Amino acid sequence: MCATPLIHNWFYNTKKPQNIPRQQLQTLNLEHKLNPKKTTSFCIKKNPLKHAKPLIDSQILKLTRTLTGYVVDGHMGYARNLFEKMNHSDTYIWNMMIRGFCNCGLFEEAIGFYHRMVLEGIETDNFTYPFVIKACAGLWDLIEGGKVHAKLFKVGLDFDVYVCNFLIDMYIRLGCVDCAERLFEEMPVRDLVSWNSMISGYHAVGNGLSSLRCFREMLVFGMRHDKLSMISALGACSLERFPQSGRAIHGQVIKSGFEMDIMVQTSLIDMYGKCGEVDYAERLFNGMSSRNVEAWNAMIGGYALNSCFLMSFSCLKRMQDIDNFNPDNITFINLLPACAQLGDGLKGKSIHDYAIRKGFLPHLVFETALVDMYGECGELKLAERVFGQMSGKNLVSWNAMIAAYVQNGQNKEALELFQDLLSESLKPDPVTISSILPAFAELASLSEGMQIHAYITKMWLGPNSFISNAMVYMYAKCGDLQTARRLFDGMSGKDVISWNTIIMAYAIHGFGRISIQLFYEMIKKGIKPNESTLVSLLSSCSISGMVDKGWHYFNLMKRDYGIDPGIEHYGCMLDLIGRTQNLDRAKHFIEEMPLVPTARMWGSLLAASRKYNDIVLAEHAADHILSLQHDNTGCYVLLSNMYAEAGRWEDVERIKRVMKKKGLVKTTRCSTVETICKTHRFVNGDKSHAKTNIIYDVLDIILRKIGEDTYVRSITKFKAPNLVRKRANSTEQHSVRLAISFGLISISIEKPVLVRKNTRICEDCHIAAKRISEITKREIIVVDYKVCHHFLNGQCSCGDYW
DNA sequence: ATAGGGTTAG
Repeated sequence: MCATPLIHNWFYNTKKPQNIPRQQLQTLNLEHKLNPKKTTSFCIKKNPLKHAKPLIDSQILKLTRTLTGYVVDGHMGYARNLFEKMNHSDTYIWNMMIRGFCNCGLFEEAIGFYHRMVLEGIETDNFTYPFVIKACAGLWDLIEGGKVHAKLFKVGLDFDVYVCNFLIDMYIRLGCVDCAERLFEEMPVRDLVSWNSMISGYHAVGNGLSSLRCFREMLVFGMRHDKLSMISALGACSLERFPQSGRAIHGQVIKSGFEMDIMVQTSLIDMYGKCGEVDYAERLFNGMSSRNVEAWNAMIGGYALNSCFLMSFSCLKRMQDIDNFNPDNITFINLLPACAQLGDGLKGKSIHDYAIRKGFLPHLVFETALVDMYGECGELKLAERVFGQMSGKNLVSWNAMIAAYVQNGQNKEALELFQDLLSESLKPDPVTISSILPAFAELASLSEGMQIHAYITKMWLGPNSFISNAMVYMYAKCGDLQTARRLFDGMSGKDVISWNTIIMAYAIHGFGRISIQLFYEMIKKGIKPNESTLVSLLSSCSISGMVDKGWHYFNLMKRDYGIDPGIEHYGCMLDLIGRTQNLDRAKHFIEEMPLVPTARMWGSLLAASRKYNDIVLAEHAADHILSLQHDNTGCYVLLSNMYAEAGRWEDVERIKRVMKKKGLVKTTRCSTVETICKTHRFVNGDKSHAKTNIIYDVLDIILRKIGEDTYVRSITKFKAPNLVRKRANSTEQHSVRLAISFGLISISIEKPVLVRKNTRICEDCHIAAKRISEITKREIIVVDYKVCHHFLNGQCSCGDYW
């Protein structure tokens, strides 16, 4: 009599009778777990307690019923009062209390009651642990959860199917998928819920492949799919973008008669939407006899994801008009990316305002989506504000803010935020890394780049093409083309972006021929060039001064590669025309091109005007830039320098006033140089370095050797005589020269002197650097923010145009 | 008299 109920708990405790053949347990090698000895010992220990209980009289029964009522209604205050008045020896009322606390989210109380229960020697049973485990999951307390799990072995509930299913749920919620997996595999008996928990668990942690494997495997174990298995598996198909598997499950849905189930229909719409088959999703959606908010949300999300942004908004309107449904936070979370893609910050802002009015905020996912949207719409201040006000942030929120900074060119802020992230308890993931690497590429010194590389290697992320590509670019931008190439050559899965990156890497270093070579190599490997490939290629032609080749590829890109020239390609061509000194042609090109020129293109014209000292054209270009970007500091500075060189001091003062009024601050020019494990930073005229005296001595010797005076006269022919002296003085102590001087005496002779500059190198310093490379027989690499100058034997790889 | 599995963000 005693053994039966225990074995029932231990082994057969499921809703439906189990029909797992013993043979299958053997194949799982779990035979030993069914050792009957254990059952007996458990019986003997537990049985006397059962008989020791006092009889339940009608009084107690009534109170217990009242207590249950309180718990069900969530009145835990009343329940607790009543509980304290009652006799506490009954497991049932303890279970009731723990359940009640759990359901109200009072997990600490639930755990507290469990501890008290154990302390008072009350017997725990198979109903106690599910709630306790749920409370551990709710508290994110893996340590307590582990203790409870260990306790289960002691009380002989370690194979209880219900309890185990709760454990699986807990381990997955706490991110310990391995524990869930191990537990699942060691369960002698699994029911439908066990399988479904694993399928949905894998889905929840983003492992669609394992989810689908589990979905297939359960059939092998004689377990049939129910609608929840199918819903989770459809989610896995969405995750992995597997339309074929999704369609197969759709067929199964129809065969098993679930196609009218609204939850299944919603999952199908979601799956087709995510797999890029929005037409299927739409057809299913239109065929639904009734729809709930989730279904509308899935459809809205499907439209947004498939670039049908306007459809997603009209779907929102239909949802309100036809079904009279109010959008919920998920509706808007789905719509925000549509605003972002449309670049419609106003629409995004109105959603934000509405969410505040309706009390949707604070909401972690919503706020993260807002940060993302504002970032993509160029509303960086608003993104910052939302992020700053978020009370709880997760890694995704941090990633969104970092990406927002990087997308809007605020690399310094991105790097600072990344540092903050590292000092929090959060660990960066592949998304963080691929977002932050471009900021390293723009700002980091090579040794800093190497540090982040080492850090990423230590993270053991496995092969990730996003990260590898970003790393190749980073090395190239930090001046180390060899390492960039080595990483590229070592990549196993080179995609089109990898090729674009390496072509661009050689482009910015001025090795146009190699870029073109790589372009043909890529085509030979069967990789189809895209828009960005042509941008890399045309940039390379422009930077290396291969004018004819540039026109050749520009004219043939449509015919040979099926790519329409976009704004970026026109930009490359404008650069290319600019360097031929034909400013009229450049002006005509920008005026006659079929696309609306961007501020960057006018910037390219401005740079050309500066190079060839055409102040009228420069003013024309600057007008256009400032009408598009009224806060473009670089534009003001460049114009002001041109006025200064022409001796137009009133105009210089005028610009200074405008900049002050707008609160624009000129970037402090600085150069950094790498020694073995240190980055040395210099500003113009810097005297703060520990070796300042030696640096200036070296600089003196070098300048005397290269005959500085000769060329200063040659390039300052338009200037007033008193200015010649002033300017000559100031360029002599430009940060680049200080960095080069220090590099020459601190870097071993066989290595190049690698200098990174945060602005473009000036004409004087460029000439000086060429001469220095000649007289010292050293290779000097100066990376400015656009190209890398390789100075060797008196020549520069940029061909003197930058 | 007490228990579990679905849709949302990069």
